[in-house]
Amino acid sequence: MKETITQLLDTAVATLQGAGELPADLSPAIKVDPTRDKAHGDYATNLALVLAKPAGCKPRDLADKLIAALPENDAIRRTEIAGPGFINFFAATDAIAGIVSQILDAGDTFGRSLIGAGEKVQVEFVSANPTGPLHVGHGRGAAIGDCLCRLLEATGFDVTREFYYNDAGAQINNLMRSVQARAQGLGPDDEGWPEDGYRGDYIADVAQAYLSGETVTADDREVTAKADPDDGDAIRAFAVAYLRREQDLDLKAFGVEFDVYFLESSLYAEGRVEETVNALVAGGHTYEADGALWLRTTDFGDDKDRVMRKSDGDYTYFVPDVAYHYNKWQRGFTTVIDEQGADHHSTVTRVRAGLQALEVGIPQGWPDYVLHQMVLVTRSGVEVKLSKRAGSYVTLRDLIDEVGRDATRYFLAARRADSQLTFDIDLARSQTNDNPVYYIQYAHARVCSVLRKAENDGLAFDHGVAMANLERLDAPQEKALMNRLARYPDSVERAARAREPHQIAQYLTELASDFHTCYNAQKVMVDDAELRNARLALGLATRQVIGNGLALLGVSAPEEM
RNA sequence: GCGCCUAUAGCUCAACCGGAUAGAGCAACGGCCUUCUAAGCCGUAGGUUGCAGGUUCGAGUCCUGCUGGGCGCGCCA
Repeated sequence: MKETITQLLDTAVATLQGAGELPADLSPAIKVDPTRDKAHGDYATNLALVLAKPAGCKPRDLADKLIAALPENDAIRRTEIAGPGFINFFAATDAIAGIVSQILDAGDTFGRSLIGAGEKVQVEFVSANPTGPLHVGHGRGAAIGDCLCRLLEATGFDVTREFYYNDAGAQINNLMRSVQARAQGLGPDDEGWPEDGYRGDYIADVAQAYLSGETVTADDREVTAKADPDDGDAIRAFAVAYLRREQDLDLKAFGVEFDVYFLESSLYAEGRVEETVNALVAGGHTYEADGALWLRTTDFGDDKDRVMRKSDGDYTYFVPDVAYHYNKWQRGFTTVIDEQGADHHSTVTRVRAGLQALEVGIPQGWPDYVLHQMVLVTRSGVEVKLSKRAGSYVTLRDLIDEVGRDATRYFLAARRADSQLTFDIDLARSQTNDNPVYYIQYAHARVCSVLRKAENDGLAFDHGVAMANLERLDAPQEKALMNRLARYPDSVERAARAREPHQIAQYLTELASDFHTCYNAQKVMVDDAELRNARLALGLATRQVIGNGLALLGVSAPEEM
């Protein structure tokens, strides 16, 4: 429908150009939008407003000429000029209803597109170090990152989900010492407890499992405990595997799985850190000062230069970061998206600067970032601190157990990443029935219920009858619903381009609202078989689109509630 | 002090590359179940889109300044 109108306008512009009414060298991007207000018809364009200046005439006069030049088309019932010069299009009912058969034909593929053209895209998200259970912030990253991946897959990209973590640095040594202390029977407040040790109870669980010789299997590794409390290397390997397994279980329970687990240690083992340092030095962007090696990141927009190699000889985290991203580039990912908490936003400039300093042809502004703002967790009106070291933070597991997977995912993915999020646990638990996700799921379950009833009444859906009578769907609520359904592919594309999964949640809420309105206004199971089948078709189409959309969010579409 | 993000209804949030009368949910008020699931619908009320300028046919959206909030500013990650 939208394409039809765009085409008609395109023809009209060409006609006016031929007649000398419009400059011939003009090739305007014709924008046709669904209207927000039914009084404005089904679609509208601002074309006359945009072209008024180059055409040298008043917008409304130009709109007149454009309409006069529009080719005849059965899909358009009538047009009108409104406001400053908008052209409103009122579509014929059967033209609107055509979307129903399109959806039923396309099924699960409705809304999918090929704009990604198979391009390799990597999305790195969560990337929590294996020093403790995942917290709510990781949950938000997991929800946004995974939904983003689903969106990119739906728009034709070849997506790799990647999880990067440090399995060998100072933090891991701290983890090892903490587990060792627990294995020796020490508590966080006892003498001999390591400074800045991880105080959480889970450390005791790790120690216990280690001492009992347990074997743990994470997605990317399997380790059997040596049970020797003096073997630091064995403890370290076991603790990492144990916590990785715990994170994997939480992520699975959240509906998130990764294709690649990338270890920071591998960058050292494979000489990639050395290689990166050498390349940076060779590039001439480094210098030595105060016994350290610096990178002149200020050449690339950073506000101060950064130390690469400390005076003690160790590299700062920033070097493996650059090496890692260089490796992503070498693996052929033309588009890389890093989803991470905004508290790490300073790495953005730094990593990009490091990549530019390599001078290996990586574009400026590569990679892309999606940064989510902090999640504030409250319980009983009191903020719960997110510090791992304090050991008292709300885990993703807590939320899944208390709130449920669907609601947690929806809650964390339904808002713009840019906005801060207060996750009130009491509210999330007590308001379970008020959560918008149930509003959407309920619409899905309601359609299913009607279809079941049709089946039970021996009045099963007849596709042929339905398709022959789609023009019977002419109630205003039905038209609104169909127009909404028609917008779904655009919504998916727009959300994918903007990297904003929350737009899908928004769309689904509006779609569910249109459906509920329709459901209350028009009874489906009427005696008139032609009308009934047409309405059943509309129900099927609605169910399909809600299901497709919820799948993008990783939220289930229940058949009954 | 500098950098990034942010400010929209009482609360939580939307608003499609700048479009027409800024929309939902919760909370409030009034209606709707002998009819397909009332986890729903319909209606009422609720706004100087933080403030002040600017850009233009048109600004919540873009630009500048200011104010409030979050995050970051280490030879930590």
